[in-house]
Amino acid sequence: MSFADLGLIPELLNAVADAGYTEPTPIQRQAIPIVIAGHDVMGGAQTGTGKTAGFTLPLLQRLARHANTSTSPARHQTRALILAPTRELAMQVYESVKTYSRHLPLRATCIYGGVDMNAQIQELRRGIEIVIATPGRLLDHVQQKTINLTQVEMLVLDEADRMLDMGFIPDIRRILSLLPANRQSLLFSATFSEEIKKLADQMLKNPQMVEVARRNMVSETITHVVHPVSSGMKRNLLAHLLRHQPDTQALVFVDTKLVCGRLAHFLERHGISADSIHGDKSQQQRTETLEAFKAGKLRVLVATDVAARGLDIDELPYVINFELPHTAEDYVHRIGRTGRAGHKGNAVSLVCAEEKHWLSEIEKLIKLQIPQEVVPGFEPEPEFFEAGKGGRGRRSAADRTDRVEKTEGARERAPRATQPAAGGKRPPRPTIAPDGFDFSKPYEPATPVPVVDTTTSIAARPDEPPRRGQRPVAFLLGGLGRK
DNA sequence: AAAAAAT
Repeated sequence: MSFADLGLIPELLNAVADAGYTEPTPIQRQAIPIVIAGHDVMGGAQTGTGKTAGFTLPLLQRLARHANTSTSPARHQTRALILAPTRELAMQVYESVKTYSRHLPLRATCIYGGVDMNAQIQELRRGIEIVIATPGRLLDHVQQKTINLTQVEMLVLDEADRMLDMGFIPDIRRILSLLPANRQSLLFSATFSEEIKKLADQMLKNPQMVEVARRNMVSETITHVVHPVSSGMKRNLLAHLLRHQPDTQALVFVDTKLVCGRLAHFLERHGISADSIHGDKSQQQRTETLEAFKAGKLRVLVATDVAARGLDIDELPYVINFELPHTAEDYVHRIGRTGRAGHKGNAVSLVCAEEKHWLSEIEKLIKLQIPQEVVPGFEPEPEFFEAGKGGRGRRSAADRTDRVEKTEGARERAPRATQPAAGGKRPPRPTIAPDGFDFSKPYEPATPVPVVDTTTSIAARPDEPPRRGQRPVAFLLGGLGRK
C-alpha cells in the first residue's frame, strides 16, 4: 500500500516523497480516501499516528480541484479553516500544510494570540486559502472584519476534546455559526464524551467514523517505569537520572507553572541545559524555546500540560513525569510525545506516596502494570509501600505536618559528603546544597557535562525558594488555612 | 488540580 494507491494527485505525492514518507499509516489509509470523496469525518485518532497528514493531504486535494483558477468562485478567499487548541499545535499543523502544499498554488497562514495582529492582518489581505488558528484570535479577526469566513468549504477541528476541556465550546459554536452550512467538516478527538458527541451532531453531516484501534492507546514502543521517591528528593533524583543519560534529550512534565520555571532553573544550576515552557511565558519565548529543543540545542524542556498534547518532536527518547498527572488521560497524552512513528521511547515517572492513587488510575487505563524501581539513595517515604495509604482525597493539617517531617527526615538520611582524607585535596564546600543535593556524589557520565560553580551561583541568586527550616512553616500555614 | 486561550 502506497500513497499513490490512496488516490492522491501527483503534486501531493511529490510533496510526500520530498518529505521522505513512503508508506501511509493506518489512520491515513482510512481517512484520506473518505475525505477525498467529500465525506464528513469523525476521527478517533491519537496524535503520533500520522493524523495531521491524514487530514492535511486530502484537504489540500479537495482545495486543489479548483485551486486559484479564474473560474474558481472563491479565488484567494479563505476556503479551509483548521482549529487547534494551543498555539504550538496550530503552528505544527501549519508546518504540515506548508510541507504538503509546496507544489500547489495554495496559500496558508497561522493565526494565534500572543503576537502582533498587524502582521496577521497583512498576511490575510494577500488572500489566503487555508487558515490554521486558535479560536480566540480568530474571533478577534472576525470582530475586526479582517477575515471573511463566508467562503469556507472545509473545517477541521483538531483535538476537539482538548478544546472542550479548555472551555472553547462557546467560541467554537460562534465560529460554526459564521461558516456556510454547506461545507465539509472533520472532527478529531482522542476521546468521545457525551459533549463531544453533541458537538459532532451539530457539526457533522453523515460522518464516517475513522478510528485507530483503541487498544493501541499507548504506543507499544514505549518502556514505562516508575521511580518511587520522596517528594523532597524528586529534583535531586531527576538531576541524577539526567546525569546518567548525558546524551539524551528529555521532556519533563510538571503540574504547575511555578514548579516549571523553578525546576528548569534548578537543572541549569546543576549543569544540565534546560529551559521551561508554560502559558505565562511570552509567545516569542515559547516559540523560541520549543525550536531550540527541537533543534537539539536544549537538553531538557520542562513543561506544563501546554506541551502535553499533539506536539511532535522527532525521536524524543524520554518523557519524564516529574509530577504524576492527576488524570490518567493526561498521562497518555504526555507520554505520547515519545515513542512516536515506530521509534523507541521511555516514559519515566517520579512518584511519591501522595501520588500513588493516580498511579493506579493510570495503570487501569493503559491496562499495564508499570514496573517500579527504587533508585538507591532516593528511597520513597515508607508509606509509599503501605497498602491503601497515600493520596486518596484531602489530607488533614496533621497529615501535612507529618509529611513535612518525613520529607525532612529523608533529607537527613541523604548521603553526606565524604570526609576528605587528611592532607588530601579538599573539595569545595559546601558539598551539600541547601536543597539537599549532594555534589560530592561520584557521578561519572559517559561524556562530561559542563560544570557550573554551584556554590557561588546558589548563594548569588536572590530569587531562591525558601531555605530549609522556613518551609515547614509555610506548609503548616497552608494546612491551617484550609480549615 | 492546574493548565490552556483574546486583550
